[in-house]
Amino acid sequence: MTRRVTITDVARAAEVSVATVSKVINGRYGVAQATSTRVQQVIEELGYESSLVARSLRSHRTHVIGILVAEFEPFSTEILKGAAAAVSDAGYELLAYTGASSGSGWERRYLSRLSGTLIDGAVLVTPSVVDVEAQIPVVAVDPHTGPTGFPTVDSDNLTGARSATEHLIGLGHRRIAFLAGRPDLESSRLRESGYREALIAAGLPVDEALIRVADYRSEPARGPMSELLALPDRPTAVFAANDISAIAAMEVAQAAGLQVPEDLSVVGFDDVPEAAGATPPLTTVRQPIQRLGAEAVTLLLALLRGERPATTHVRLDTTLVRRGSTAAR
Amino acid sequence: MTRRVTITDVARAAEVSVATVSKVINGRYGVAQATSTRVQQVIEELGYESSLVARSLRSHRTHVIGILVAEFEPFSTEILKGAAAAVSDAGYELLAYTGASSGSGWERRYLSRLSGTLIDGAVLVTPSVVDVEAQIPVVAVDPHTGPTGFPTVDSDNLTGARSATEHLIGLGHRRIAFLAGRPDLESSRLRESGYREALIAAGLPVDEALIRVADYRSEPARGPMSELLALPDRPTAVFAANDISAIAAMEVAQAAGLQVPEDLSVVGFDDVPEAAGATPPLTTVRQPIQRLGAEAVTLLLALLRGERPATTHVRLDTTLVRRGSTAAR
DNA sequence: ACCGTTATCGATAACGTTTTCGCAACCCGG
DNA sequence: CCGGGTTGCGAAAACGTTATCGATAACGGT
Repeated sequence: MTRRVTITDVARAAEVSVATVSKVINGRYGVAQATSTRVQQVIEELGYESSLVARSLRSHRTHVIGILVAEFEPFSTEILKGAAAAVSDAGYELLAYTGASSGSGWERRYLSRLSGTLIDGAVLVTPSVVDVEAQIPVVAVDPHTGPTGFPTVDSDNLTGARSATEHLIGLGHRRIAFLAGRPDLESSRLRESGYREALIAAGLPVDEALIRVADYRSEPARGPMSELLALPDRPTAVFAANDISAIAAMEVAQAAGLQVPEDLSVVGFDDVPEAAGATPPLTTVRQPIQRLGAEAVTLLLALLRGERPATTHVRLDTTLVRRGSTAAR
Repeated sequence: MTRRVTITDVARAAEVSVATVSKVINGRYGVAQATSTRVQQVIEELGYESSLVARSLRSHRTHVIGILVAEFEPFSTEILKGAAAAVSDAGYELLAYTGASSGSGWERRYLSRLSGTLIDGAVLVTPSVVDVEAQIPVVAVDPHTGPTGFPTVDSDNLTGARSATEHLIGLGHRRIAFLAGRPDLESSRLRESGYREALIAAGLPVDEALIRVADYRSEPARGPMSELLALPDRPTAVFAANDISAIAAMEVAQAAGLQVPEDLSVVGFDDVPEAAGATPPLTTVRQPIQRLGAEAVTLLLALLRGERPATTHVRLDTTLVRRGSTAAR
């Protein structure tokens, strides 16, 4: 645990000023060839690496882009993979950040904490309405954009949800429950709309008792799911607003002695890697999550280059992938 | 894109000095109740959030722990999930960092870049030999620790690999290929040893022609796999040193018109979420990756609290999970 | 009325960088 | 030799915080 070696140490050892060392590091004009190589050598010897923190405090450019997430779960980590792939050859580095206790409004908090700077631009992955003003370019993935509006990347939640519901209807199901995300999340609302639209289009009644909030998370989904199963006229199928709650739903059903899909069909949304591995493998609406992340950084990089990108809103298509968790009634 | 609001703005607006504002923010002793609430209020109004960068430059404590990875791929993102879970109620935030072009030696580079500070401690996820000295507490997951030695967390690669190979042998396979990781990675070496040991224990010859380097990655695995299939006496089973190359191996085999597992059995290592979703679902050695991440931060948190933890090396057990990619000869 | 505490606050020096700008020293043509 | 343009370098001011420490005010006891 020796002291960190700073630019001052290098300067001293090379018998030049810190200013000169800085110039060498950043390849600036105005330092003699000889001096430069000498400094380089000292840097090498001392194993010096400039402090990201100090550097960014001063210069406000870091060549790091930040991905701000509420939480590391399957969805956001998929985004990360996509983002990483897209950023790889652009000369930027990637920093993913999440706070411990991320109550609402974390978007603004994180952005202000990091954009002082530390990051030159940010990808905000949030399913909620975001209306914050930032000092750096920001691209949001998934959100409903508020009035101020960043560029956004999302997928077609409405049609995706419709197709999931139609799939269930096509299988002969009539009582189809919906496990919603939180009502303040735009994606959740859209998925619910898709669900309702499909029901109505098929001339089926929408029974409000079959619609429950599951919050997109595993634990909070269990209660509502149990209630659904306890209903006198219980549903024969459930469409969950995301894979995590769909998987939880299957677990609850199985724990209650039901067979999936024989006694109950389940379909999810997202197609996270976990979905295919669930038992039974989950039928779900695939959104190309990694591409979501990739498109977001592509957009962001364009912004960082100072371009005004042609399109400020990328929407990706979803596809239904049929696996083992759904069956005809 | 308005200017960032700094502590000075708050001070001005509240008609106090920046010092006082700082004290209020950090809840330090020595500021009157009245002043404190007034400052709080201004902070609220202005939407001020202190800059992580400036704060850490000065105070050298940030309550952020960093996870440094070479790349965001399925394995490291699983670690992330586990780490996130473990850190959640400790009052720390999490920052995952990866550089773009991470040649060898990235461990030292990243550590010095970030530990200036920005992070109070780091989890290094690297499968390679690491021998760097750090200014902050560091826990390594997976590595072979060099002489200086941090605390480490890993899983029992040797026995895991043995059991995978024994599984194949038990199925009647005799010509079993091994798709290795890079030879400089300790985990890869251990897995290879396990493979050899199992073969020898069963009285089977080890044919060096059946051992190829696949580098733990998808693309680099394809070539060696093709070569294996082109062998005059081609193997009837392959044990890949990780899931990613195992999945790539299945794809190559299928593209070559082979059926898995009928014509070729494949077993992987890791059990990333993608493994269960592959076609066919991959038989693999599960290491509890999320727990690896969780144990690492637990250890790190203890270190940060100044404790000398009892055990400096945590080793987790692996288990073979049988799925569809292996069958009797 | 005086002194010693205690409470409250603010100037100011760091932290490790980058950047601006001025100052030398040098070069070259006249 | 002399003036004007380069070139190479360093001093010093930022960046937004926190920590130290001294100053001031208020107060209680005698």
